[in-house]
Amino acid sequence: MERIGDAELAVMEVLWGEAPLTAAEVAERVPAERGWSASTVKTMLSRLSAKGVVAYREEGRRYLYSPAIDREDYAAQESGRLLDRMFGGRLTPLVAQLARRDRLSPRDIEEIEALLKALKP
Amino acid sequence: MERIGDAELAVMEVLWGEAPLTAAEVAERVPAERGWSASTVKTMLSRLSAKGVVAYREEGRRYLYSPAIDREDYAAQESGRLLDRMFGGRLTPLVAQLARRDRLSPRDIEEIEALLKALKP
DNA sequence: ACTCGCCGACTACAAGTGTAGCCGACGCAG
DNA sequence: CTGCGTCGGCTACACTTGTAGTCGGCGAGT
Repeated sequence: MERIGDAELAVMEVLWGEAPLTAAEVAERVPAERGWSASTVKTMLSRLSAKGVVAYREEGRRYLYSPAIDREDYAAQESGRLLDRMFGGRLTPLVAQLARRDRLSPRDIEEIEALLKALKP
Repeated sequence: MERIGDAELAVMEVLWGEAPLTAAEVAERVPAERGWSASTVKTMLSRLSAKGVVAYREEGRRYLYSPAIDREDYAAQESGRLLDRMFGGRLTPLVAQLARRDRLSPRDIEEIEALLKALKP
């Protein structure tokens, strides 16, 4: 249910890739393009804990952070939000949309067809 | 390229449905659940103009507002953003995601299959 | 010509987000 | 035992978003 900002998401991605990590380790792993200071990473981690999407365990005087939500769950939540916001909750118009915008390669089409076939009764 | 918030989007939806409209008309048409004051709608319209996603024409001493971007373009932009943020820019994992979460009805499956078939060379 | 109401402009303010500095405390190297 | 570096916590500040109030001016009715 919690909202995660773009910058915060970068931290989540690190933790989803590897956990538990100390704040310093997270900082090392955050994409360099961000050009973040160590402070920034620490703030992100605090806020994410406050939101309950990151958990930590104390190890000596450091914290070891881990994600408290699954990436899958978050992705599903965000997908649902977009669908509701823009497509009346239906997936078909979204696919149609992307098709019209050339975001669908022939390979995508094959894959999705296979996927759908597997889903049929 | 511009970011539109949730509340702002409600105004855009009104204008996408009917335009041009005066601020007062927009206010009338915004979903009542929002419980907005007239002021709020006026603020939204100013901000949306500042962002360049809404245009206006002066009519006497009132403004007639119209959307300056297509709903389609915006939907495509937001879809792309989600895909990039969560699914490596690929649609297949998104569909797989939604399938696993029961957001796909048999009817959706049929529709999308038909859609994809039409796209094939 | 005067007044009244409506209009956009401007102002306000709290919450959230991006970014970062400073500080007191704790532990390790001499 | 002492100093120094490291760690989380706290503070800061600008910008965005949601929500709304006030105000000066223009136009319509009398």
